[in-house]
Amino acid sequence: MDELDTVLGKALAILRSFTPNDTVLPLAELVRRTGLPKGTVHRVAGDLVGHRLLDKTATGYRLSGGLFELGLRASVERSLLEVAMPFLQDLYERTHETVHLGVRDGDEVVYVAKIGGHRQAASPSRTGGRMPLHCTAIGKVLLAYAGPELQQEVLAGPLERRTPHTIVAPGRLRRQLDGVLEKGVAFEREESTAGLLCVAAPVLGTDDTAVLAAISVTGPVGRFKPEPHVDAVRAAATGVGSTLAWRGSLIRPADPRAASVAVARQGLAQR
Amino acid sequence: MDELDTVLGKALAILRSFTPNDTVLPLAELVRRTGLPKGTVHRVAGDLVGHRLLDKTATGYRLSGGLFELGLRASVERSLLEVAMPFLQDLYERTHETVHLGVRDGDEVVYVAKIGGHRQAASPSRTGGRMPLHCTAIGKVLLAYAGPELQQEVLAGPLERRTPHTIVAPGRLRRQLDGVLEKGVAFEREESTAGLLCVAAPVLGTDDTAVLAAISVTGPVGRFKPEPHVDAVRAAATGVGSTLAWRGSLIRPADPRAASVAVARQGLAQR
DNA sequence: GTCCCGCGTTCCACTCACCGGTACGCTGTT
DNA sequence: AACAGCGTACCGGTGAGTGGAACGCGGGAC
Repeated sequence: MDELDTVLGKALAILRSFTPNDTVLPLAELVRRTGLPKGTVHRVAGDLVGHRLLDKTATGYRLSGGLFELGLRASVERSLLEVAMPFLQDLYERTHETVHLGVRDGDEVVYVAKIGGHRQAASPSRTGGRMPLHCTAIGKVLLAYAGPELQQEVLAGPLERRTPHTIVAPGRLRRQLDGVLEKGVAFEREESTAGLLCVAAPVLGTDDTAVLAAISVTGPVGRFKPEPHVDAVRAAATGVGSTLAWRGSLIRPADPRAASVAVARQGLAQR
Repeated sequence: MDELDTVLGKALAILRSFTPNDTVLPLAELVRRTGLPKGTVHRVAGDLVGHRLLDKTATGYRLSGGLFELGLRASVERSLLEVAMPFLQDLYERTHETVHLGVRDGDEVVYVAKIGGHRQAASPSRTGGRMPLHCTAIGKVLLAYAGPELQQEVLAGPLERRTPHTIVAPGRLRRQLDGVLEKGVAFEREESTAGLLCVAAPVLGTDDTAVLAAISVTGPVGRFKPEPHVDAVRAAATGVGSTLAWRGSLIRPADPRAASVAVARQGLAQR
């Protein structure tokens, strides 16, 4: 649980009450989710409206455009996004299937971008949304390259079954991860969502072996075969990686535990 | 200035110290920009790190991925983005020039999406960034459809000169705005940035005449002519508009008392 | 019609979270 | 060596923030 005995903690508890599926939440619902007293929520939410983080509608509160704007200033995902966009674009144009860009946060994938046309397969992923590592192509790439300690943690923890095809046997997952490192791509066959196939490749930094992100192409069973797109996905991913390196902007994904270290040299470059 | 005598105000002052161009800001810089005492900034920034809104690096603080994620939950721009993306995609594929999606906030444009390939013209716009209304194609569309009272406000206020071609004469701008309403498109010829041309069309709600957003195509003088793309831009914009309307009326509540969905649409209109 | 429940709002006296001046240690520069 | 600017740590006073209680309202049950 978060610290609810500080103003900031309460404010964030309220903001984080909104899941990606919520649009408008009434005051009472916020009270329920946060566990805070009614009066408090009323006041703090009012303050948040004043600060342009919430909008007040006839039926409740919703996260406002001010928050959207602020979020897009986050330097890491922003620069990643800006550099990657042309490559994602190319990839989409070559495949005409849904293209994802994702980074790792803890033991989940966070989707930084999702682009697709009118015919895109119905996938549960959303920009800014999350998925487990073990059952998505992007997740498996990020996990494979993340290093052994995280792998062990994930392999040890229970592997949630999402579909009949989800890999829940640690041994089998481990073998797949080895294969991913070897080939530089990961596949997913209806492991997170029935009817969806996926290929993903890692965006690697040059100086170290850390994965910065991963790129994938997703399509529906039937018309879509992952294998033919391996080269395209890999090309896009390495393209992003080398462009990032070339720009000199060293990106370090936010990691709750091992945060804060590596970014040292970048500071002066921007100025 | 914001209210700096409340915790929340201070926290937001710190977060908003980051402009779209900043990546990492040292503590001292935050102190300078916010005008808050050093000790206070240190403490509040520390709290923000604890709440995953800031990352602490070797050289200072930066906005974290948690904030990015939170911002993408903002319902209005999120649903706009999701609905619009396929249309923007089409538009890009037809033109192979930079495509923008923008909404109005006060007297400025906020860019919700920007997609482009490797050849994109160097434009100052960024996703989540802002621009004045009077000197961009998107801005002129939004202003033209925004209603007379806002127009007067903008026409009265000083029209900042950005380039030699910026329209700073209120009369001339007003005439252009009338033309925009008449034709349903706006042009920009090096008015915000030297060397850039632009066409934009409005995304209109069906039930009322409110503008929800605007879409544009941008290219460099020389290879790019705005006129041939008028139809494509207009088609994309109306496509987004009617999809929004259609979705708004068709989405049915998943749970019994979810009146919230009905309001999502109204919410969009409100902006 | 009446009752009643749940919602959003307002009020107010207590108190603890927040405040910010002060001081310290460090690192480069003059 | 003296200095200037930075990040960090401490700590007593106090007012911003607290949350329980009470109110008005609308709508569903009966």
